[in-house]
Amino acid sequence: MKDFPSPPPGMKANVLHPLCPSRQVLQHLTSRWGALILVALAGKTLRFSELRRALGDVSDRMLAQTLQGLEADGMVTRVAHDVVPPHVDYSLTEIGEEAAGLVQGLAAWVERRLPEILTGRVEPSQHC
Amino acid sequence: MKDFPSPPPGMKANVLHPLCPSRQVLQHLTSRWGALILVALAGKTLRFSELRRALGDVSDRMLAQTLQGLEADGMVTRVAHDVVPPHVDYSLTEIGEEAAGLVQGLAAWVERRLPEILTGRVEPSQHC
DNA sequence: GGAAGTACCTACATTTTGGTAAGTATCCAC
DNA sequence: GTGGATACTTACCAAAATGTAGGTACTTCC
Repeated sequence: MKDFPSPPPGMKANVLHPLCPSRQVLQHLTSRWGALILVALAGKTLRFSELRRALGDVSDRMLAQTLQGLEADGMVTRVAHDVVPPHVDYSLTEIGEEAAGLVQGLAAWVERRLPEILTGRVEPSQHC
Repeated sequence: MKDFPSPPPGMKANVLHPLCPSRQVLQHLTSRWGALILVALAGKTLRFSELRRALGDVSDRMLAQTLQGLEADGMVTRVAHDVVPPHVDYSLTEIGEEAAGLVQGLAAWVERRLPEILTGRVEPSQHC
């Protein structure tokens, strides 16, 4: 889950191939909560519970898990202040901010095109 | 699977929220085979079996299913020539080509940053 | 006649992903 | 001393995504 299985040696470097490490990073960035966390954290620092409130309906489990994944990918920085009650700050790294921008860009494009997509279906599966 | 559950009325239009239709489109575009199909089809027309060979290890089932999803989203056009043996051509629509470009862009960015991401982990979960 | 190619579909099994509920340790307010 | 807040973890489950194996209907090639 956190280690990247190296692709078979003979394989051509196809970024999108399921076995390619970059593919897994992509999955993390576009996963259900990964994307949300990225944009929630863009330009800000939030602590665990703030993030949970910002996202609305995440479970503790998924929030922690997704944050760990993004941290392992070098997208978020975790800083734990050793006090009680615990206080942990999450923020984006430089590449995390970049990733957030890209994900947000893709999402914005989808949103813009949504009318066409939903009504879309210009040619519904025709015979010649 | 093919219909978009409308988000609850009071919900703020968060593009990335799991319940938002745009989110589902995003999922289709970044799904395991969806992304691969988009780039394989970029600028080309391929038939079912050509696509399968191009992707290498897709199952018939997933290929057919993913293609149908993308067709429903207005990303790919399916043209069946009514001959025997069957011959079906798949190609991208205009927004399909756009989507392919964006997905490819994101993938390329991940690939460029991969060295940093993999070795990355600049600050591994520190205490203050 | 038998095998292979075409573009699928269906039922079933497995894998992955996500959710729920509970527990942990410590402190503060009541 | 009970309850809440904090940031998690673990065990267990449900749902979704994906894979496997087989079938279909028709043709051409050997």
